[in-house]
Amino acid sequence: MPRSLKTAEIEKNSHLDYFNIAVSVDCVIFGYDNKELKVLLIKSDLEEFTGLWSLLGDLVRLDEDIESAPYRVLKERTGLDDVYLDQVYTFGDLGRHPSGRVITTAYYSLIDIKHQLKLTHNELHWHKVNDIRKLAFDHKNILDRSLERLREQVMEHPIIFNLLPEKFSLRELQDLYQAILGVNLDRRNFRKKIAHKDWLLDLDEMENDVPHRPGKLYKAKTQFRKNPGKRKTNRAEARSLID
Amino acid sequence: MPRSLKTAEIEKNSHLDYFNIAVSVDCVIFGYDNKELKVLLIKSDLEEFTGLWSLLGDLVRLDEDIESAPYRVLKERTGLDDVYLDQVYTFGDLGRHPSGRVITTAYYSLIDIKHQLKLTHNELHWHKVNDIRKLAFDHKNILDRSLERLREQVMEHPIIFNLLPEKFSLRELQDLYQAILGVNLDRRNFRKKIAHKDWLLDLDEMENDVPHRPGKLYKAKTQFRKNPGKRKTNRAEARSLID
DNA sequence: ATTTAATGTGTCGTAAGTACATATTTACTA
DNA sequence: TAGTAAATATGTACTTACGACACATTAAAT
Repeated sequence: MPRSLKTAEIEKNSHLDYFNIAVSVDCVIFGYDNKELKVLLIKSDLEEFTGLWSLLGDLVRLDEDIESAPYRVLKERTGLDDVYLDQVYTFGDLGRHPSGRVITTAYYSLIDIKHQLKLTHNELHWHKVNDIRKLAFDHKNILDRSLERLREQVMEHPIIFNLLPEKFSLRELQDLYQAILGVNLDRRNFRKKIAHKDWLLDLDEMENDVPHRPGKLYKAKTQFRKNPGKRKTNRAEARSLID
Repeated sequence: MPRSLKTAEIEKNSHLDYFNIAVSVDCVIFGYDNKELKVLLIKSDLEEFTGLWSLLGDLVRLDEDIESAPYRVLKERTGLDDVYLDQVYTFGDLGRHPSGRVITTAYYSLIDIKHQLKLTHNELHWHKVNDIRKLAFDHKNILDRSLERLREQVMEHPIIFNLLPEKFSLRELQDLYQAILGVNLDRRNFRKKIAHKDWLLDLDEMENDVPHRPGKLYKAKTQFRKNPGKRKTNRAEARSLID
C-alpha cells in the first residue's frame, strides 16, 4: 500500500484509488534563453509540496495513446503544437506520489522560447536548469534523466534546432551546445564538426542585431523527427559501432 | 474505449476493467547459443493469439516498484535471479491489448542460457531472434525496439558478458557481437577495439574443448550494472561528444 | 609428418579529433 | 575619420581511431 495515502486524500484526488495503479505522463519542457538551458515548471498543487515546483503532467486518458498524452498536455498548458517530443523513461517507485500509486512516463520536449510560447497559465515559469536543486515528487530525478538523455541525443541527431529560432548564427548554436553539455567548446573544432554533419543550410544572410561583426545566418537543413514513437533500426548505425 | 473489448472478455480477464488503465511489464529475455541470438518466449494464453508466442510479462502489483516487477517475472517464470535488466520503452497504444487498456513497460534482460536457466515452465521456448516474424500483441514491435537498444548499448557498456559463461575466448565474444549486430567483423580490428576498452581479464588459461588450436580464456573485468534504475550523468561522456 | 583450422599479431592509408594562431570584418568611440 | 574592441572566419600540424589487409604460429586430427 502507498505510504501516505489517507481517505481524505483519496477524496481530494478523485482520480486515484486504493485498488489501481494510475498512469500519468510528465513533460520536461526545455527552452533556451540568454545562454542558459531552461525548463518550464508549474507550482505544485499538492499540500505536501507547497512552495515546490513540478513538471507539467497529467493522467493518461482511457481513450488516448500514451504518446498522445504529452502532446495534449503541452497543447493544453502552453498552446504549443507540433513540438519535438521524445520518451525518456518510466518511473514507478512505490512512494513517488503521496496521494497514491502513480506510474509516470517522462517525455522531454524542445521548444523555442522566444517565438513559440504564449503562457496561458500564470503559474508557469521558466527556470534555469542549473539552478534547480529540488522539485516536487521525484521530478528532480526525472529532470536529471531527461537532461542526460538530451545530452546523449543532441550530437547524434539534428534535434537541437528545435530550441532555436528559424535563423541562427554558428555562435548561437555553439552557445546552445555549451549550455546543454555544460562544457566549453573550441570554436574552430566545433565548426568543423558541425559542417561535417551537413545539418545546416547557409542562408547568405547576416546577423544585424549584434554590437560587433555579424556572423552568417543558417537554418536547419534536416527534418527533425516529430514523432519518435516508432523508429526503424538502422543497420548502418549498428555497423559503425564496431567497424 | 478499447476496440475489441466485450463483456465476456472482461469476465475472462478479471484483472482488467473498463475504467482504468492496467500497467504491465514485459521482459525481452535474450540468450545466446550456437552462434545465434535467442529470445525466451511463452505460448500466448489468449484466444485471439492462439498459436502465437509472446514475451513474458505480468501486471505490476500495487505493492511493488515497477522496476521490481520484471525481476519478479524472471524469478517466477525461470527461477533466474540477479540478472541484468534494462528498461527499454513504454508502449501504450489504445489497441495494443485485445482485452482492455494495458500499458506496458518493456525491459530487456541478458542471461547465460547454458549455466543459468532451469526451465520450470514447459510452455517456454528459446527462439532465434532472426527467425521471428510475428508475435502476439505488439510484442514484435517491442522485441525490435529492445534489440535496437541492445545494439546501441553493447559497444558502449560492458554488458555483453551477461550472455556468456564466466570464461570465454575472444572468438566466442566476437561471434556473440556478430550475432547481436548482424554483421561480420574483422577479427584483428575487433581484437584491437576490445583490448582498447580494458574490459577483459586475461586468465592465463586455454580453451580445451575445441578441435583446433585453443584460444586464451578471458573473464569480464568490469562490474556490470545490475540495477540500471538510477544512473548518474557522466560529465566525461558528454564532453567526448563534441571534442 | 602433413594437413587443417583456428589463434595471434603488424602495417599502412585514411578519417576524425585536438590544440593552437592569425587575418578579417564590423560597430563603436574619441 | 582613424583607431580600438570584439567577434567572425579559417588553416595547420599532431595525435588517435578506424578499416582493409597478410603472414607466421599453434594444436588437433589424420
